[in-house]
Amino acid sequence: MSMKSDQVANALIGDVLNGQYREGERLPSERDLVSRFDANRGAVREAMAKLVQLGLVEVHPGGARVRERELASLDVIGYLLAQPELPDPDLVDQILLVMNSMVSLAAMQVLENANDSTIADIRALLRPLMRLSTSDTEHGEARFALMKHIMLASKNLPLQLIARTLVEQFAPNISTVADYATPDRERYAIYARQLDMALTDRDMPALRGTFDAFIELNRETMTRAFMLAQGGQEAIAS
Amino acid sequence: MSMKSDQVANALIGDVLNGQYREGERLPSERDLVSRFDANRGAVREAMAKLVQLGLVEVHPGGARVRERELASLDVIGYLLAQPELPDPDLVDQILLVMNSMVSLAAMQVLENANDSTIADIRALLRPLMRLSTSDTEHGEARFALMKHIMLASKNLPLQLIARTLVEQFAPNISTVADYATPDRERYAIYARQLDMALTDRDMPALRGTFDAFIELNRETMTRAFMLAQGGQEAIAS
DNA sequence: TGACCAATTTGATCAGACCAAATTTGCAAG
DNA sequence: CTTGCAAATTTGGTCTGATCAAATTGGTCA
Repeated sequence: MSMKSDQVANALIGDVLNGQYREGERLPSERDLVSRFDANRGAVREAMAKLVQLGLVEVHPGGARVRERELASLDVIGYLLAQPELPDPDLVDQILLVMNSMVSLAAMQVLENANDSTIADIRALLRPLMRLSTSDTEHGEARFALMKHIMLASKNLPLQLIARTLVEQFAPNISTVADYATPDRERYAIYARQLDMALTDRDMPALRGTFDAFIELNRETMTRAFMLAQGGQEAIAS
Repeated sequence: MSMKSDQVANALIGDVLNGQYREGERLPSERDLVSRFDANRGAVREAMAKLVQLGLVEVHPGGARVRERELASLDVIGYLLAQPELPDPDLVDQILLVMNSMVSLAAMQVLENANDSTIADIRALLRPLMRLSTSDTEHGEARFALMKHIMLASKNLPLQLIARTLVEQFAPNISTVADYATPDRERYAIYARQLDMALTDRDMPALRGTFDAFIELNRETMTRAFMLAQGGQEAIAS
């Protein structure tokens, strides 16, 4: 059971994100919200403070108004994903693109000043992806572990914060999707081997090209899984 | 004059970020903070709620503890930048790298499905950068306008949120730095012309390569300005 | 109609209280 | 002296009710 202020906050966030209160429109007064949610004023104020921190509303003496969505914090992505039954496919694709971009940058930062043990670690993580016999879930975990390792090794704090935020807000919604992931093991194995060779040779251009192809394949896998999940969802609904 | 809860929050954020309270350590109780800051408990609670939302601390009945920095929200970057006299150069470079990565992605998304008017808009924004006679500030504004336009045109919400967060949190600290920016007009002009040609020809590979070179030049300009600003700062201090 | 002033609404802050969960303390048993 | 456990204390979560300054609203008067 979550805190009362969180319940109020989540309800208000949902209302704002669903367009119950349009941009520039005034929200009900704190005292009105008290009666609506049957909470005390402190809880309502803490909830409003959360909305403010998320950049969804601005509040000054006289009233609170809805801000334009583009001025929000990255953290609202999670609430946007959580809103409908299944997330907006466009938003999912946008997130996947951004995440790929982040991983690619992280990889370049890691590999530019990598020592032997760093290379060895990454090669070890590539090994499961070279085999064709891994199960779907094992394959997914191996991909995830590789990405995560590269992110952490990048030592780039803003990048890590962005990636973690997106992944964390993606994860709850992705559990439904994960079951539908059908990785193209053949292509993964080819890329993994190419990456392995490029790593031993320290061939930066080849690494860059192959890695970008690799994460693009990741995106394809995720997009396909998402579409399948959506189809399955609709089939259940009907 | 900001709100009391914000004053308390900022003080606590500073303490946590400066390592006054180490990771995993307990913060003073709300009632202690009340006496320390001479504020009402409600204000202290709203401040703590803000720290929680920033991912800096976690709080449950019994006490509040400092979380590891990697679990924070992207929004803490602003506070990290604001902490010392001049921001940490490594952090600045990391941010510039991430922003370049975002802009590059945005550009590709814009150009992949661009119509004639989109192309024309971007070409118009390139024109000031082709001239060698613009002042430093005008040149800076032209670069900024181009980047901003590409970001907005990308229609990628997560990307926009990340970019705006970083830019906004960068801006206050960058005002000092901006005066030291000495753009290499010749190189900018060359790249601008190459981009202009690639745009008219719709030559995607050329666009990608030239644009990446362009934003890398941006990063160089900013990095140099930052180093100069730091030198100037130290000269003043001594 | 339009400008100005008073009444009302609203957010900001404050004081004090109660509850349940977590922590700390203290005592008793081994 | 250590160990376990229960009582006492601390702490966060919630609630009530009140005051103040700024903003909004509504009516009045020119």
